[in-house]
Amino acid sequence: MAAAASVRPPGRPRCDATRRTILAAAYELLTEGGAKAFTIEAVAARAGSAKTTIYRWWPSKGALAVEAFREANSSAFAYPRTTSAVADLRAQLRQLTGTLRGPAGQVIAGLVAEMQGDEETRRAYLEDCIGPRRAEARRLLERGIANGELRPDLDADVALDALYGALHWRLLTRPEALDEAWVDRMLEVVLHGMAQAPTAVRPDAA
Amino acid sequence: MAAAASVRPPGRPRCDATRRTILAAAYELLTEGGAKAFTIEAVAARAGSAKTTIYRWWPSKGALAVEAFREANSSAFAYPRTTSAVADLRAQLRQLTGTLRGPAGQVIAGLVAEMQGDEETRRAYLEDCIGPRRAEARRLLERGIANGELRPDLDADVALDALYGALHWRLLTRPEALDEAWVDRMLEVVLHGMAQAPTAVRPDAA
Amino acid sequence: MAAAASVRPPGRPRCDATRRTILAAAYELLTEGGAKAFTIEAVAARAGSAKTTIYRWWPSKGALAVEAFREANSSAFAYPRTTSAVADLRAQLRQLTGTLRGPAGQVIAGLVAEMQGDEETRRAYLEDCIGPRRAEARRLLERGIANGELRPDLDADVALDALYGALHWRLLTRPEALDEAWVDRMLEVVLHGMAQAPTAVRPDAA
Amino acid sequence: MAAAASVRPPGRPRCDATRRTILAAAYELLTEGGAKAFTIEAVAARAGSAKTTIYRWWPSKGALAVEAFREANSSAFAYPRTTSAVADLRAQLRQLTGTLRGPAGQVIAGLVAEMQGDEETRRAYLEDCIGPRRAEARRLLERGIANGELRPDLDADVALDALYGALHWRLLTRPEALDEAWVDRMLEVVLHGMAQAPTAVRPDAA
DNA sequence: TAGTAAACGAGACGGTACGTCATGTCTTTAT
DNA sequence: ATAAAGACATGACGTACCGTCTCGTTTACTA
Repeated sequence: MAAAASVRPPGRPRCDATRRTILAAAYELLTEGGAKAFTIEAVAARAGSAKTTIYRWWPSKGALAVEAFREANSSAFAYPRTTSAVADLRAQLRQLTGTLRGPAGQVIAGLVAEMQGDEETRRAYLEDCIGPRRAEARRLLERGIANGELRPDLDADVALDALYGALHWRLLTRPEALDEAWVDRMLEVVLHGMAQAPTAVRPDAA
Repeated sequence: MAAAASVRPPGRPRCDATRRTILAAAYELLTEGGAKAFTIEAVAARAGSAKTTIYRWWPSKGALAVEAFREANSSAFAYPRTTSAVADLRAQLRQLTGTLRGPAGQVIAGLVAEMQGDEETRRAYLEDCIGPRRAEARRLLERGIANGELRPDLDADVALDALYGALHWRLLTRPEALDEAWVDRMLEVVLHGMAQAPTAVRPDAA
Repeated sequence: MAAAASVRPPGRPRCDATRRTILAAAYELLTEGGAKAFTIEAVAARAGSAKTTIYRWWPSKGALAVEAFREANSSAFAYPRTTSAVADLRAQLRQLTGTLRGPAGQVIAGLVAEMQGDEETRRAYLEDCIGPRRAEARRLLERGIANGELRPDLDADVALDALYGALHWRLLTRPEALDEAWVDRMLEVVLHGMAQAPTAVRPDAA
Repeated sequence: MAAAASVRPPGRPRCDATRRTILAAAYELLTEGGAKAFTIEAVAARAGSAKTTIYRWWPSKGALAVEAFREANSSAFAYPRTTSAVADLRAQLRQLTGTLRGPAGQVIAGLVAEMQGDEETRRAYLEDCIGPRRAEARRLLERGIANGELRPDLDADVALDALYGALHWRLLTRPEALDEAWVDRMLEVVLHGMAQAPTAVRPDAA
């Protein structure tokens, strides 16, 4: 029964310290110099490891970057949970904005750049970084629909594109103009819509 | 009187045919092989020109890419104009989606990637490609506000981020899932909002 | 005990086959096309190696040329040795003349040209090519002084400049006029001098 | 009769000031930075002229260098003339040595380098710079033969190679070791020979 | 005194080679 | 088997000059 777990391949086992050293070096380079400085050679040099070791464990530069990012930010995405889905959503967007304004923002921008033209990286980033958080946000929206805060016919997929797309697009094009006030305004528009409300109704809204 | 126009710098004038040949070669490579194939060497080889000629006129790879993109797509952005701002907006978004699904979409994704980490390219792309179209779209929104189709207190800047951000984010993350049906749904959400409408009112909407 | 010899630097050892291939390619180009054709790019292409490999091991074009020359001519300079220093000197000069008339002559001319303005090459050529042979020739002269064939007060350094300078100068300025007859005449002048012999002695000479 | 001289081609005549400016710039670069800095581009830039102007009048880099050298040193080679050919020869060699130790020495070394592999330069340098002075020196030797200072059977050509070859070879290989003391010793050897003086010995020699 | 032909500056252009950098694969020794 | 060290082929980078070209302007001399 415990057999499967105890089956160990022969030979020297993978050195986990090396793995972590490499990921740390990678993340440092990513935050310090952006995509420009993020080089396999530089990572190997800083980690004091051999290039071969990196190539053995990560299929591409992007995959390494993604894992380094995940490793460094694994604890950064615990979102609050209250009874109001809209309040939770606002809190989550504000927190994410804070993250994006810091060094992680640069890294994410670099990652998105890297994944254009490297399918491996795209897959890794979407599945491992975006995916889980998008799923969580989707559950949040569904909660809002269930408790009547959001429209029952809301297309959650599309709504997520609007919210997170706006955020990331701003990160990619004008990262300096990314602050909480903007997030609040953005959320307000996406929540209540651009269109003029049907007559005699809107006055109480806002 | 016409003196200012006739002032010509000394020396052999720039050969415009060469300029166009280079831009065309650049755009071909961009659409054919993506960012991977877009190399100064490759552009020079295909254009039958010298690398120096390219470096003489374009400060960076990105700047060349941006200008090549503009040159190739200069005529592609004439939007329809009716009496309805919302209808015009929908038409414009649909048309843009069509463009993004084609080869130009790949190019734009590559451009956005390139501009992360190359300030020159960022400036060129934002000012020369995004800027004008964003300004035009903003005028469209203002028209909608003026004629009562859109909320009088609409924050146009934020709304544009939501609409174009959603579109581009989808392009960058799941380009295959970019179609007109999606655009329509997205526009519907951003127009009317995610939130549940105030009671006794919404039933007739949607 | 044998530790010193067994100390091997870590990493993959230098590939000697590559080294020899590069030197051979370099020497071929040197003899075929002269200094004009001797290009790092061409050497790399012909050797089927990478430019970086060349730059890793040779500090300059000239250094590569010098080593290629040495490698190719290492066995060509075994001079005869009889009891007569003068006879040996004549033999040596004749043999050298023969070498200079062949492809090696072109190479040497190119080397001398290259070392003007490249200190590295100068050092390499003088120390590694000229030096040893000059030392050998100097010993020959000293033998001649010792056995009474040459003047006891002869300044060997100066004499070597006269003999080898004449030879090389002719190579550099009129390589086509470099033959054994000329060498014999030259040696005759330097051996017996230009000046009219002191009276009462010379009449019977010549 | 004067017709041939007065036949002037149509068009603007060659500007002599430009010619001299270019030659001066060329010589400056030659002395300042050696062959390395001697670039058509640099000459044009320093002279404030166009590259085309240079290419119009000089067939090659070497030809320009030779003419620049000649122009700058035209007045430097007036040799003294006494009744003693040997004394004149010594004076001439000493003066030449002084010249070679200065900036002109560098230039000559560069010229000799350049002429290897550029036939045009070789011809220009040999004919225009070396030739006349060699002819003059030959006349000097013939004077010495005529007045009994030098051996009647002296091969002047060979003697000149020995004297000037030694001088230039030293310039090319160890320019720092080029001084008047060395010249005197060298002349002594070539004048009186390396071989043991006759006394009852010469008969069997040769 | 206008026309014309070449000189001259400026600088664009297609090239070649440079020396450097990063990639990804490989060979070797040590653990 | 894993890891460090580093050699190696590849290919793009951005730069320096090359030699040729096309301009507009200048400077004589002819007609």
